[in-house]
Amino acid sequence: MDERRTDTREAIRSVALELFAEQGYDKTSLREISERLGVTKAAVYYHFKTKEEILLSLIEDFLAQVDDVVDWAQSQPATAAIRHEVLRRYSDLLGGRTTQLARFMQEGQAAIRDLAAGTEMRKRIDRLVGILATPGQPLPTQLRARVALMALHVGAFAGRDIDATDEQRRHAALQLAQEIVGPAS
Amino acid sequence: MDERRTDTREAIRSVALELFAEQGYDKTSLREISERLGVTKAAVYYHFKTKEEILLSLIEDFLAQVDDVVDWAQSQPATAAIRHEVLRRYSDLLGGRTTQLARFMQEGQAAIRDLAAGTEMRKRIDRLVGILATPGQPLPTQLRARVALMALHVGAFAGRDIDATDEQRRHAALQLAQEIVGPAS
Amino acid sequence: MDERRTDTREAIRSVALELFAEQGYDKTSLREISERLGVTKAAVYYHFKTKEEILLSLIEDFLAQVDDVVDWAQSQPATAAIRHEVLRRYSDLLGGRTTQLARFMQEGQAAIRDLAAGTEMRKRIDRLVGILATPGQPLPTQLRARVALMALHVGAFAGRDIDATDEQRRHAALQLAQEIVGPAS
Amino acid sequence: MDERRTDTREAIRSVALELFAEQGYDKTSLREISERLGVTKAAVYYHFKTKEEILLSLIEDFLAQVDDVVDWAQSQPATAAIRHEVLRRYSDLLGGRTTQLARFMQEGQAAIRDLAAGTEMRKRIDRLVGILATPGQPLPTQLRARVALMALHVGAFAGRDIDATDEQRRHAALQLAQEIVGPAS
DNA sequence: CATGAATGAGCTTTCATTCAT
DNA sequence: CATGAATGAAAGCTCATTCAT
Repeated sequence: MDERRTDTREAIRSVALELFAEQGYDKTSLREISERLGVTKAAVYYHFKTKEEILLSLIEDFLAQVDDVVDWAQSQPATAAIRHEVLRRYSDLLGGRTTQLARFMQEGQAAIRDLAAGTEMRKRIDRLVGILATPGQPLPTQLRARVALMALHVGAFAGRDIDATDEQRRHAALQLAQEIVGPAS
Repeated sequence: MDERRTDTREAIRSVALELFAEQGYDKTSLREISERLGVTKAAVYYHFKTKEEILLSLIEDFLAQVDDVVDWAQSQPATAAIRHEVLRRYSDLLGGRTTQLARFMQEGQAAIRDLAAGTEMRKRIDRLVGILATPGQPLPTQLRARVALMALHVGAFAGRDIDATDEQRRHAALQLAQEIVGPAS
Repeated sequence: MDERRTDTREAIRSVALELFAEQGYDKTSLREISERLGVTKAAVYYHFKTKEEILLSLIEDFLAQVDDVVDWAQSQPATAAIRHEVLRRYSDLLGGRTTQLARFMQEGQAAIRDLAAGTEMRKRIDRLVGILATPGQPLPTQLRARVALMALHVGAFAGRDIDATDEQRRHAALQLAQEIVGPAS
Repeated sequence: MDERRTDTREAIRSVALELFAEQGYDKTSLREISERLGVTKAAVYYHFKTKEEILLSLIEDFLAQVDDVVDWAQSQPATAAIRHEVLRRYSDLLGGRTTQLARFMQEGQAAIRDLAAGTEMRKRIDRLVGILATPGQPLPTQLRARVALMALHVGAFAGRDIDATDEQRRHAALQLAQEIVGPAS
């Protein structure tokens, strides 16, 4: 019943995610976060040592899920079917809880670039790319891996002007991404 | 003879582009721009009314070229071959003078979103998308249009970790983009 | 048997002294003190009402010892020999447990000036000076009293760059201080 | 007539010196400095890049004068008479424009220790000490050099409770300092 | 054309302190 | 005895922008 304990910390994360997604990391000030929460800035600093730590704490959730996908893939044979399944799982990720997060990571890369969070994110995406196309493979294959992921991103949050539900868009994007990395046969 | 007139203005644009591309629009201050130029901030303000105006002036170059591509396309029949040619022309654009600009527009979308420059940019990209897939067409086609453009972007500046020249990457990206929007036949 | 009572209080005093000596009173935060102790800030506040009270509690030790020296001196005739003995006793003080404390009082006078602790300290030093030179005596004598004390301070903690042991330095300083206040004869 | 040019910069230095001397470097905020000046904080930052730079700019004046004394001494034979003259010149310095500065450097050593300004200051004082006692000389001589300088400091600003004019105090302190380093003969 | 000087608003962060539990 | 949570005030600093000269 007494769930107050972690209430504020979670509330901060929640509000921060909302604002980061809305306006970007840079443009979101701690004043904004704390005001929308009805607490003081100092209260936020009680729960997180720095602004970046909020971001990190947010990102880690998503990154852990990406790691899961990659880890699973590495325990499987490197077949086309597995690659398709990787895309499907990553697509699911983008549609889940972390949608907003993923979006603002995509859109606000510049703002995050130098932060630890940015480095970490790039590392994980690289791992993911590495599953779809190992470093030794030819240029077109490399490119296809990256573009396939981009396709999923477009489906998840860059194509909202298209007249379709989120579901439909994500599904269509998955199809396309799978086609891009090559036939499953 | 008197080419002094635009000298400083051009220098500002040049330095600003460099810095915007390097660090993003937000993170580049007027102090930085003017210092790297050896001028005072006030001097910059003599040439541009606001910081955003510098960005706008930079973007307009690129946008005009995009408009040219779209205008040309609209004067042609809406065939697959034309769509391929549109992609080729846009790819050329990305490889030209405006590469840096295009990159930072891609990476720093969040920073620009609310600015007039951001609105303008989105409008033009929408026009371009409209050439590759008219609004009435089915979801997959819509998606393919957007992803094809993304592929070109990836080829131009997001795939620099791939072991290949810029030229090769852009060429491969064009091939892929054309494949994505559908066969030329 | 139950010595727990003062355990924490003593630990706080000990850590605080260490940090005050290292970084000065101002630059030492309660967070630092409590963290190095593995306790919460609130725990510190249970034992001391304010930060200054920690300082005061620390200083009182030293000040009491100074008082002892002065009290003893006042019960003796005002001879040169007594003055030399006073210097010897004060020198011993500086070499004892309270060295660190004395040092940071010397170096951080500005930080403490307005605090009650600062006032108190100045009062005691004034008493000490009063033993070495009564207010009525001529300027040079007054000065000698103050400089003699300074000499002891230099010997105790300001001359650590000299190649000698603490012992040797303090001994030499005592000799010099005694010479400064005048011959024992 | 138009002396406005450097007016503000000088005013900042002047007010800062006053406040630093009064309350110490740490306890003086930029808000205080700017408010007492009737300008905004940002105006101060226009003239000095950081708070420390104000301090540095203040200290350099004094340090340059100390250097002059040392440089002169090094061009002379290392006699007792020269050492006495060095003390006299340094005493004059302490009585001049820079009195306040010297005082707060003495009192606030802790606050400055880690700053570049602190390092610089210690370097110069060390040079001065080196004139009065070369590193190879025995412990008592080393000590006498340091204590002699301290005596001058006491005369300049730590003995204001003595009933005498600044002049008289400084003069008496010089006599004492010269006696401490040894006879001129 | 350009500068020197200044402003107002905002930022992230730290601190001593309080209090219910 | 001690903690977790929070606060109010302040700090140093940066930025886009303005304007008289």
